[in-house]
Amino acid sequence: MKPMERPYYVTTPIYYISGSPHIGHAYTTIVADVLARTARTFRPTFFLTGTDEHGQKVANAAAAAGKTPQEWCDELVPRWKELFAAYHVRYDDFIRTTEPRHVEKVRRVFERLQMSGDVYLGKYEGWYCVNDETFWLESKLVDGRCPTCGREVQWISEDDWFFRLSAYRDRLREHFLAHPQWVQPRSVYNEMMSILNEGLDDLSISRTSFDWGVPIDGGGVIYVWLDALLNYITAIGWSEDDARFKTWWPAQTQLVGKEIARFHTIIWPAILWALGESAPDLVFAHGWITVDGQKMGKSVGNAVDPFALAQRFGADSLRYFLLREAPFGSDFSYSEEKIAQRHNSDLANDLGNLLQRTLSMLQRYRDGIVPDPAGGSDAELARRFAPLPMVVRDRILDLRFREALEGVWELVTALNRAIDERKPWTLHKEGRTGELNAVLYDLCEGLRWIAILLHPFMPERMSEMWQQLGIPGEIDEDWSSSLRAWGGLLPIGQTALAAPLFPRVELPTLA
RNA sequence: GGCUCGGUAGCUCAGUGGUAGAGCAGGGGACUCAUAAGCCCUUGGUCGUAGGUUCAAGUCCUACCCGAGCCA
Repeated sequence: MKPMERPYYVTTPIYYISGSPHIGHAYTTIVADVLARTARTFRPTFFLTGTDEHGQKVANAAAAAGKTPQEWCDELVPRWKELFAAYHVRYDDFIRTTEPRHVEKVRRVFERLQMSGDVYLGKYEGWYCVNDETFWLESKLVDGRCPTCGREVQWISEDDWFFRLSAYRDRLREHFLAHPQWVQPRSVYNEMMSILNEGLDDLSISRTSFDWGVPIDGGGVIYVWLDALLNYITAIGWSEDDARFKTWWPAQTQLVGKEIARFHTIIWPAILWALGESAPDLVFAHGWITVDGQKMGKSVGNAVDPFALAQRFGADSLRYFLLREAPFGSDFSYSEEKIAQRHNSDLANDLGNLLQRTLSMLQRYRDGIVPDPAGGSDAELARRFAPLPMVVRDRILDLRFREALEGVWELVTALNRAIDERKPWTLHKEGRTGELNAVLYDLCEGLRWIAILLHPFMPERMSEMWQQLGIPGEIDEDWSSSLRAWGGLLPIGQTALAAPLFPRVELPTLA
């Protein structure tokens, strides 16, 4: 098992609310939720998400809708919270960059950077993409447009504050070399390293052409990216509650999409160092959900409504799909057909049907009561899966979700096989009560393990399974007690046949 | 233009120089507790292309092709 010396702090990027959320936004948050739920099984855990609400793009969107930026944000934030609720995400805090607790600390950061000499006043001239809130060199533009989103860029010429990013280049390089695992996956690490090798320029961190942002004394607002990055420390009491801050920082895991890796692995640690704080242990840049090879996004017009999707397949089914389909980190292509296939083969056929056939036999042969194995439990099963909880936990915290799930599925398969090999219907017919009880007990015990192990992935469905197994209370999330040994399930639980856990869905017809 | 990552069975992917793998899909079989699910068996790959190093290359080197991405 991983050392558990420190509490676990995991973050998602805060989401830029220029429009409604899509499934891509849910993805990162679900991943963080699985990490947090797993970490909570053995140590104090804090899971932060939130919304990034400043910047010209938000101001423009609000203006276009005839609202003030604050009104616009206040109306949209509930959509994000509804999204996360719909996908059973249990965060510990949701920070909004417009909240006073954030704004006041961002101002404090700026003051400290001024005092330390890490910022200076200079003139910024260059191209700026409002959509991406990013500065571009003319040489990078494509036909005079933003190379990332293809929109028009605007020429900016103003007196801005600059952060001495260039001064941190050597320290960044040393940090990267000393901690080759701190940025993952490897491909992103390499790219960031090559940026560092090319050299860094100072970063403009203020804007004067609009006022929707954290104000700077003397005029202007703070660049939205600096504002946004700081949420990770403002939410946990930086400069305000030192004990609390030190409990959680540095974060073990900061999840980001690969498009914002540079902000999180170059600018972010430099800012932290300028403030005298440590860089996070790990920044993991995950891949994108693609449709027909294109990144899913609102601007591309291929975004999928996450609420409709949860309705159709079930939120937990989607959670499972997102974490099982591709190795975490790489892009993966989305299609309803793939979701349906995963759902049917893994969840409905393998797992759901295993539960159903178990409960059915229990009902038929034992009036639904979990029998006492009376020492006849399968020792080989117990021996083989004893290490499973630690294996699953390690793989999850290593962000190898797919491998973690494959590990659990070995147990699912073993139980299905056990039914076919030990043939409870024959045992019943021949009156071999002891053997029958032992098999039925093992099945229930195995299912209990599965419910606990899969709970971080599918919290709602596994709670339902827990109830169907007739186990009182909520799922025991302390794995060290609940999964200490095979045989933890108390006999006499009253089970009941219920609706299938994962009803099969129709495959979309292929054109 | 420079750089990074990927190109392995129909699909999604594992594969640390030493006889090509898994899951799903497809085909066959025995069973019946079950969501016609599960279980057993099985078809299927000149490992992007061309060279090279090596006793031995999916694995190392070079070039190229295709895809995705990065370059304040």
